[in-house]
Amino acid sequence: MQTIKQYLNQLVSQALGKVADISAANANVITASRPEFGDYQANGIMAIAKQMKTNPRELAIRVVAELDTVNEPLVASFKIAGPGFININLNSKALCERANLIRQENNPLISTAEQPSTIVIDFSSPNLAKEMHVGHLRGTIIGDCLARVLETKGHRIIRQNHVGDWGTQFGMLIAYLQEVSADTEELPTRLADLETFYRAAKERFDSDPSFAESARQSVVKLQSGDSVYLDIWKQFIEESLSHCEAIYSRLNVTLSRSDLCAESFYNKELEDIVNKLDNISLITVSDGAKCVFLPEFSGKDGTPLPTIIQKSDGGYLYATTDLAAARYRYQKLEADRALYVVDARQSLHFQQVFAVARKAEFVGPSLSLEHIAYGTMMGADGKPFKTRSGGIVKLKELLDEGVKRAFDLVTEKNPQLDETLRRQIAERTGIAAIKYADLSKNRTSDYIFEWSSMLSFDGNTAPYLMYAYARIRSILNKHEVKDNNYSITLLSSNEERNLLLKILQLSEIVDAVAADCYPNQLCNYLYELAGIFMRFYEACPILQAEGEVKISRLALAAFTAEALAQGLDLLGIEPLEQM
RNA sequence: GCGCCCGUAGCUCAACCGGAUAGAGCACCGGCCUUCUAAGCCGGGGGUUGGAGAUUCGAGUUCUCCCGGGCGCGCCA
Repeated sequence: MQTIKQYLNQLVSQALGKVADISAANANVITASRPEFGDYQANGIMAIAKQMKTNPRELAIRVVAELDTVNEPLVASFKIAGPGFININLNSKALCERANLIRQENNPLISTAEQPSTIVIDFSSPNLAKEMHVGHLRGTIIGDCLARVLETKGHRIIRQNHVGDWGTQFGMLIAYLQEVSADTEELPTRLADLETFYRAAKERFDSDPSFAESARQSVVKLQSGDSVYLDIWKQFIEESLSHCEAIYSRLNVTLSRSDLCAESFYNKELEDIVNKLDNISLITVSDGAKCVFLPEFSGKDGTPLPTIIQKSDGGYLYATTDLAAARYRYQKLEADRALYVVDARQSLHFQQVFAVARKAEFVGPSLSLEHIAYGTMMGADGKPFKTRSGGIVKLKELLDEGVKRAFDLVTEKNPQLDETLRRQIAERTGIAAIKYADLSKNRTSDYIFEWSSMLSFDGNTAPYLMYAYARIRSILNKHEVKDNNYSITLLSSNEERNLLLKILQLSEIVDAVAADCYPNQLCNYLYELAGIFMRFYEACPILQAEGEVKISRLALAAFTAEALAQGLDLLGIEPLEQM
């Protein structure tokens, strides 16, 4: 089923195209910017009038005249306003019919794409040498949200967790592991606090030249495939992965073992990547390193910017790996889109990798390569984030703190609930609040890490949305009737009508997120939806109402719960029946 | 030096891709629980969208310059 916006845009665009005799006329229909303008508005008339060098109001009059020749049941009126806007009011009865069609005929609230495609999403991708910290939160949950959204749209989603499991630091860690304990049985204990382990190893590396030397030798042995070293490495990776999985599970993130595609997966491809680039004369050796110089990456003074593909000592770099990964997405995974949910600081790197990949035809034009960049985490002082001691905050610590605060709150609000239930509620709401605090911000801007805003439960937060859901469930549970038997038939108040229209717009927002990959749009929508529900809840008694009004309101409440649950699910947040 | 991103209310952020009177939350002030969960609802104050130009019916959004902040840029990932 088309969304209302799609439908109206098509309708008005066709009329506009007919009247203006322009084939690609876009009426640019959006939801009305103010309630007094109606439900939707067409903004495109003025742009076309300018193109035609004609009066926009006159053009609008002709478009509306054209629209009025069609008896369109969904639309109550088209009205011209201002310099040439067309304000659109919808027919309330038609809205009810549309809603009941979705509820009772098992049509999805979120429409699926006409053309399913294969989309690879690279996200989370922690470095397995260290423990996950708060900086990993964004990429992990934004990627997860996008995967859920695109999957719901009916696309084939291939999640790729491109974890860092290779390189010099693993030599250091293995050397340190051997030094402190020859017995690998102790590994889990040793690595219980991965971060501390890493720091200790780093300290040894920096302060003791002989240790640094043995670390370097470990790398060589590891890379040459020495079975003893490889074995330790594997155990190390395994242990570190189980740390990550514990976090994913708590965060309700849809990443599993089968989504793993570590850096080392591409090791055997790297030599070939360099050879292919060499064969087409893209490689220039500069100071002993193999580089690709592309004209689009030269500075204004003409000095070209290299993409280093192979170090002078023969080692490969992450550009090499990313080229192999891009080729894999195109050739093996046959993707139409490849999304890389990665920190914005790597945007130059991705521009270069994408350009080289295209130049070398590692990927064809059918694959869209997209860096889904997100902002850097800052401290409260606006400078790059560090704790007072100069360290980092572990992701686990943040989650624990969120759950603890949620437990205190639920205990204060609902002391009569038994403790097990309060613990469950706290786990859900605490973690949801943290995720939502991050997802609800525009991903491209840098963001401030603050305990207080991260762990807030008031206002525009996940608990607010979950609370709206719990209120509805509470009503529906009291009534004990199968929801879908009821129809939405009366929109006797503005609150009811606003709520219904908003629910029907979920699909429009999901389309926007699927196209542009901004989860905060979905958060904004859900916050507005919950807010409109709260107003409905205050203004319109449900269980106390009678007859058809009661039935219709119950159905509307059930429909709201459905929209909220689906929206929250796309954010990776599970609502509660009670809180 | 070159390049990318950002600057919106005291604080944290929106603003559907150039649209109509720039909106929320937090904080602050005032009202609403014998009626479906007060993690809520209603009301109030608070803005030269960093500054100056330009483009046009119309600019927070596009362009130029300036100021301020962040981040990248040859052998880490």
